[in-house]
Amino acid sequence: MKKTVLVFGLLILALLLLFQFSKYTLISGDLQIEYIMAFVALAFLGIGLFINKRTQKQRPLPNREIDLNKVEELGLSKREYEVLKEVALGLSNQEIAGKLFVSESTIKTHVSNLLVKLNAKRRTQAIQISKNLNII
Amino acid sequence: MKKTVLVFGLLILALLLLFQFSKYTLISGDLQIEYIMAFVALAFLGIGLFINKRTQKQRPLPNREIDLNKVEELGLSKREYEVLKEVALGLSNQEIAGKLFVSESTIKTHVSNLLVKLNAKRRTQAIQISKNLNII
DNA sequence: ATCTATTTGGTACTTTAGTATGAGCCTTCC
DNA sequence: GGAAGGCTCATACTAAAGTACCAAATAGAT
Repeated sequence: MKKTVLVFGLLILALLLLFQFSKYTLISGDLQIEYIMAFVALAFLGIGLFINKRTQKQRPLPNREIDLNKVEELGLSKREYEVLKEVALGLSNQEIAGKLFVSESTIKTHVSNLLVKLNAKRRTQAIQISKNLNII
Repeated sequence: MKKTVLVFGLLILALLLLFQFSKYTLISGDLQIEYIMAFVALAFLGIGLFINKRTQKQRPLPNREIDLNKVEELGLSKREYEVLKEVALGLSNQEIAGKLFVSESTIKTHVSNLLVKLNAKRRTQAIQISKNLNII
């Protein structure tokens, strides 16, 4: 938003400067009108392309954003959510335990709890549900 | 590629026409140089933005299309692939068996085979791998 | 400071998942 | 008409996953 305003401000400024410049050069007759025209055309073509790239960079998010609000709504604790993400990566309880430096029993407890909160019967179903809710 | 050449060809043509136009108007003195300049600037700004949008439209393909070729490459049979999709939906072997009207033993065999072909240790990992390969 | 929710962990148990092996039945492809 | 691959199913087993119940330490909020 602020960037857009800034860019357009600079554009207007550039336009005004170009007008002044063209006047002076026309009066003094140093430059031919064709060159000035070509310069202006290329400059604004470049500006157009530049704005294009800017807006392109801001785009790559339209797909899916993780909805952390829904995580709270579900009552998932921080640790449970962490375990859920590992489950979704395809890790076993044992592997998750090793990764998070806790025992397998702990992971089992977490998984069991998050299954209830997600209303899932299996971890594979939990993955599917989580994807539909955009929380992973 | 061809479109790019076409666009630039048209650009050059437009430039030449503008030059001719500016010469005539200058000679005849009908229009002031500032207006012509402003017109050229806006026109090329628009062209720049237009090119931008064109290239943007060509981008939205990185979304995700199911790559059936990769399914063949992996050597997954029709039935195995079918089972894989059900697994990814979070169903148990028993549920899949009921859905496809075969015994649970059959599903176990299919799952076991597809795990080998996908180089996965668990069905959850198979899901993850399949998503990365864009086959589900 | 007290209370609540979280995190951790254990035991004991049931249920799924996954492996190994063998076998019968089809279809397709030389 | 074999050979090969795919689909089906079974048994027997091992390995995970999941449930139930309990309990202690911790952190955060009131």
